[in-house]
Amino acid sequence: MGTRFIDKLKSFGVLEEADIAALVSATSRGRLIGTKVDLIREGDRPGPVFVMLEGWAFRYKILPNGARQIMAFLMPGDCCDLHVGLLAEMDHSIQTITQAEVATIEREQMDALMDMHPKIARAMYISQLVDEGTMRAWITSMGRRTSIERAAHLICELYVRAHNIGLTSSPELSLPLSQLLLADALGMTPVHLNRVLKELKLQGAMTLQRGTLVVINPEKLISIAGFDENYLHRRLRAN
Amino acid sequence: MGTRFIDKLKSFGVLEEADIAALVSATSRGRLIGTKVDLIREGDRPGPVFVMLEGWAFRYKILPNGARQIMAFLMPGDCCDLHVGLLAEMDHSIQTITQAEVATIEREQMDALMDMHPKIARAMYISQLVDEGTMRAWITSMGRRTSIERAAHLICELYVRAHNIGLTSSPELSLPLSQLLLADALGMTPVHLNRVLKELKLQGAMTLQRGTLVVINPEKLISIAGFDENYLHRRLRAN
DNA sequence: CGCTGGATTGACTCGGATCAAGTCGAGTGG
DNA sequence: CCACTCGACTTGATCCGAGTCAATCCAGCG
Repeated sequence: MGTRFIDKLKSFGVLEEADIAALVSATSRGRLIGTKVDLIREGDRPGPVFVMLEGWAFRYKILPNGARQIMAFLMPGDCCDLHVGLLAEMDHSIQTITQAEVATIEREQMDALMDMHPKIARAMYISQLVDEGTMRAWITSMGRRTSIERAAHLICELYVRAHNIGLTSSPELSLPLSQLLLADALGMTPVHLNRVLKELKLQGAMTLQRGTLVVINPEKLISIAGFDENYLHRRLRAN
Repeated sequence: MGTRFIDKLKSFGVLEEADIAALVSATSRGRLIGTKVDLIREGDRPGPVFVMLEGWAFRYKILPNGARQIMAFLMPGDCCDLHVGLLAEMDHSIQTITQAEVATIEREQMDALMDMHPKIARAMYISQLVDEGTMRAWITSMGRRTSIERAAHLICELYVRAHNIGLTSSPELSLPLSQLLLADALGMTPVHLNRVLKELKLQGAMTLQRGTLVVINPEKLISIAGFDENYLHRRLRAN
């Protein structure tokens, strides 16, 4: 049952009974959505906030020449921009990767939730800051890392995020991402990504086969990537 | 006098007298800061929110290998993340490019401002959404545009943003960005950026010399870039 | 006047794209 | 149970965009 969103928020700050009850009631009824369906498309008028209860999705844009760039992966517990409802139109699209269960929270409901539950608001703001930090990390990767470093970095990120929400506690992780998706996220061709993955396996860092990732040598993977998880902001602020 | 921040917020929604008065008092005393000084560094504990009243700055990260990646340019009127104060440490640094005048708003003051002035809060949220959209556009550029397209796209963005805040109303714009800075923002080497700028001039799209940009043929520049300004969200939502 | 930091140019190299064949595995239907 | 198909993954050969290295060039300025 989709309690991942609440668990994630709890990891950003203590929530009271009442907060949790409010969250439960706001996210209890999730819609079931199929594979590869757009939750919302670039140009659409934004509606409610989406919360991924189960399943994976990604944010993307299509360029005039048809190329696709993925800007973020959403996993269970992730939610989309808090205040999108203020915008006249979406500047990107969001599509499911797997079957998914997604809750929607209307703007008024969201506002009420945050007004009446400052601890929820706080946790949501931190979550948003993490998403922003993640985008900055992606820009850095795309601009200044080689393809193998970039791939290793993304794998590190996905593994750590998945680990943080309890998707895995072993070196193994079920990653429902095709090489095409990964390539479109990393700004390279599927052909080249394939070779990069081969190289990562050859170096004994990790393997990715038929949807399951195995981190064989974490230190190696981290050092190839130059990965520093500071941008995921797990350390909490004291005051 | 630094009214650019307020002007920018006004462009995101009507503000009342009282809102404006509150903003004026919050941002009236700006500190003067020299060239190339870090406002805050990666790893620092975040303090108040920075508001650029005058001058330019940029967000950046330094990789283990010493490479620098710039993730955003801040121009007059821009402000840094609303809720950074919630984080334990910064995941990137911010440095001035020119002499700058920057106001600082303490967290409590910020919270009070947003609580008591919903219209300010709303405008700030939209502003934040624009910043996020901009990061997504940068990721897209880095991943899927060639170097000349990417450079043209950045120039389009900077010109439009500057135009929006009234920094220029002619094809000319004073851009205090060295080729090194641009290269570090675009994820390429200064040498290659130089050649790209030469090519853009050759094609009659624009010139950039000694700190002044001249957009010679806007249509051409836009078409090279595949630029769509939707992500800057100037169209306001009706309700 | 000579220094200095950015900008410019040339020659060469190399990482990743492109193009073109395969191969593999999970269904599907005969 | 096996042939057929379809999508995803692999591999090889070749090409080109961008990086690297190394000289200048030039404007501003102490």
